[in-house]
Amino acid sequence: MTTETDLSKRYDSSQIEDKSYQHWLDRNYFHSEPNPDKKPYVIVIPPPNVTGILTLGHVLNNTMQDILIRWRRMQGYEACWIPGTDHASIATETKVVNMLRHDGITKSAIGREKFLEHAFEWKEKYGGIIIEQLKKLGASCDWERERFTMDAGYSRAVLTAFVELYKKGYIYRGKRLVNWCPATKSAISDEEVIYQERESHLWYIRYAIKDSDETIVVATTRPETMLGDTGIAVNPEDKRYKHLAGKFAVLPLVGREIPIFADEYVDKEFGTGAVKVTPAHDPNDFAMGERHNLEVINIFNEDASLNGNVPDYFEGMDRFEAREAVIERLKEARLMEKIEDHTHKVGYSERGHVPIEPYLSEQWFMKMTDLVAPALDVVRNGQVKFHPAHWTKTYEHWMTHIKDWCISRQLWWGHRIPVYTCENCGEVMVQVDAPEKCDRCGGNHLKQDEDVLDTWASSWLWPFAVHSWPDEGTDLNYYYPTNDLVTGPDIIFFWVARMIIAGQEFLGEVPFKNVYFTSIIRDGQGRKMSKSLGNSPDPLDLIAKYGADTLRYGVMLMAPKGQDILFSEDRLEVARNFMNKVWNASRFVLMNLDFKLTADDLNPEKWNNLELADRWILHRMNETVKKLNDQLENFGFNDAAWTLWDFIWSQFCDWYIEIIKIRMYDGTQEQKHQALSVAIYVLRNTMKLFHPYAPFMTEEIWQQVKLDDEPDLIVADFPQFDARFVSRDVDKMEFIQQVIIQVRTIRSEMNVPPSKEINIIARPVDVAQKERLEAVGNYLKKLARVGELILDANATKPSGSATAVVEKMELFIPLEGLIDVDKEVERLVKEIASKSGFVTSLNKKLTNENFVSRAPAEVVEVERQKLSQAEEALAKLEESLRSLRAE
RNA sequence: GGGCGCUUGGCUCAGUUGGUUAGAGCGCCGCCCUUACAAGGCGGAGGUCACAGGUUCGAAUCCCGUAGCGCCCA
Repeated sequence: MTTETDLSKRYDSSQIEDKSYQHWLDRNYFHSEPNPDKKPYVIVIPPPNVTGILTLGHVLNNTMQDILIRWRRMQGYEACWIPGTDHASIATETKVVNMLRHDGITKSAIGREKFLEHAFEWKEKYGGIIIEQLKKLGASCDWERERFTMDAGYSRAVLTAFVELYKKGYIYRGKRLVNWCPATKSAISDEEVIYQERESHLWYIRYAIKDSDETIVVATTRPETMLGDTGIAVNPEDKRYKHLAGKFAVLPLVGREIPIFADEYVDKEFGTGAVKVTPAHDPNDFAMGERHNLEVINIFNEDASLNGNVPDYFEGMDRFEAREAVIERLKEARLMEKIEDHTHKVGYSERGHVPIEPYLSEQWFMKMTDLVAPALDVVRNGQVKFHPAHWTKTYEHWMTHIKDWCISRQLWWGHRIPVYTCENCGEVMVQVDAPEKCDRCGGNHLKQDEDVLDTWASSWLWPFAVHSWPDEGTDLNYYYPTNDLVTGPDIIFFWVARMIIAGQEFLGEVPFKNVYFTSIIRDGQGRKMSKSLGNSPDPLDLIAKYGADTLRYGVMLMAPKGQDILFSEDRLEVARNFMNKVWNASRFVLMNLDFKLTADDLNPEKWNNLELADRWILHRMNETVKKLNDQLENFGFNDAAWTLWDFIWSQFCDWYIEIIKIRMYDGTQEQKHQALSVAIYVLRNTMKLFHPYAPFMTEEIWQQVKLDDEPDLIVADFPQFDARFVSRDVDKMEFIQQVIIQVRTIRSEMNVPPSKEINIIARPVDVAQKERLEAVGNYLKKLARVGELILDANATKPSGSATAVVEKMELFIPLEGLIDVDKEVERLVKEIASKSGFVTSLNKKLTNENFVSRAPAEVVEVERQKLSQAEEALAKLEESLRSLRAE
């Protein structure tokens, strides 16, 4: 008899998800408070840009974090996942500038304060959409702890860090060549430069030598910068040019006399072996300029148009326009020797999307060499572990080649640098709160530095600035250091390394113990996802179509460790099918549940009617519990996803549920009750195990299988390995499974229709085997559609039978009239061929003196057993074949 | 130029410290609408583990080299 259930035939996520999420919120399950009786488990979210919207990358990353946090929460930790957003200076400022442009407003027209008003207004209105989207995904963040990197408290932490480092002498101001983004008119850090291969040219330009008829040809990828040349360099070993060192060349189009000198840096093989030197616009040239005291002539304005330091003709031109003009003029003057095709890497501004310009300007820098040392140690000695571990090398390489960090940005949206200069006496004051008057002269004309800090100079404090730091506090003490960080390897330098540095510097403690680096998510053909390709599906559409659980589990199924993920909707359907399978398995159990579940039903101590399949499934479940916990400990999200798949689908559904149908339909009330108790027990644990991956569906099912006084699944106990369930009977179950599979194979290959029952004659080799099969003969009957099962050690093979051998036991399937003898012969021949191949390989091994004497005894013994069994099976199959041919 | 990673059936990937005539999912072929699920069930075919050496009783697994692909840094 089936009973009423609330479960529909197909799993429909739309009915469930928002309801469950709201329920969890209402019960405040996501919120954490320091609890001295519990161990904290803490994750800080990599704060997405406040301007951002959810991408599949976020889905990947945040699903992993949610899996960890839900798993640990169920394990009894005081789990706290701290969410928030990042103000993202350049990205946000660009958006706001564009928005204002639509209204005909420019930054400069309204000034700093007004602009910031607009920016905050924009942030309040549109910022943080991604936070709402994360809720759709099921993220169980502690939303009460949501932080924004420009919150008052957070800002205070950022400025405090600046002041501390300044006072220790780590921060200085300097006029240096920086990576300049002409689009945003700001400096950017080395890490924000993206190198891209471009097909361009190598231009060969002829320069005259002063007081001589000789000329020298230089090769360059940037002809327009010749207007700022202040020297020509050759390699000291280069015989072609040795005599020219010390002479002067005359700069074409400009007329400036510039020295020719020798420097090791020059590559004799590249171009002509002579290079033009433009110290103001190339880092290598800048270095050479310092070595040889060259003049530094900046020829660009902030927007990379040409300034007054070039001949009038070029002034005001854009740099690309200037390139064409310079080439044109050089050609006219017959000084363009030749033009070759040349492919090279060009640095682009990550945000401005234009080629960066090495540009001389006054900026704030952070000295890194000393700060890095402790941060390098903690990774080397394992206080911070990277997963996969190979990222450690990338980290070490960067940390040991680190350069000073340019932390100032010529922007308004961000943390304004807390440096104040007295306009009377020039005194410089660096402090968190704006000084009212000059410390030295008492004057009140103070001017704050115009620049803001690089965004990463705020987010590097994230793991502790989300709390009260720099003040002490219960939260800070309890929740710091965090446990695990899940992030992309693309920000290992930007963020991960710097957080470790900051943790060491400001708290003397690591910010997290483990860092799991996710993979890059690509489309089904392995292409990077991009807006222009249109190959990046909107996760919210996917959630609407498949449900958040499917998306979460699907992405985990396709996320191999350390390799790129190829995402496609086809592959999501695989997960969707699995969800449906789980749903229907639960439905089956619930449909048959015709009694009110009690605690006794779920108490293994009270079970006294277990049969083989029950012991087997409990054993398998127990193994799964152990395996899954181990895999999650090691960040094996993909492995664990497949572990769940294998247990639920291949063990529980394919075997256990099929077997208990015997008791459901033909058993006594007591047998049925027992089978259902075990089934529910396993189902309940399965829901627990699967909950971190598929929180919504599992909670929904849980509500129907939990006892009245039990908590919701999200806070239920996560299963642990239970020694009571270890069973030595597992091999007995495997034996019957083998028999069933053999019979099914024969049925299928002999074209016996699934509806037709067949009879089986088995010849057990001993009493134990006979009893084993006898005990579960009904499994065979049910799962292989067997009518009569005859167990007789002395049975003879009826004519017209198909044969199989399982663990030396012969099985005869009389198919008189049905059997196609030729087909069975063919089948046996194939079976014999493969079996004898196996025997041969085992023989080869065991007749090898070296193997027998050198391999461990137990390995040899296992091989011997395999051989004896295989040989016997082979003999029986051969005998069958002979008799079949004789018929 | 330096560093890191990858190469296993048509496709996407597993394969822990070397010990199975190499596993999974998708796809493919055959049979089946069997009262949880056709988004399903049962069965099957399909791989000399990129190539060439070496270590070993034994290599997809360890070492050296080659080729191809990808990423990062200069």
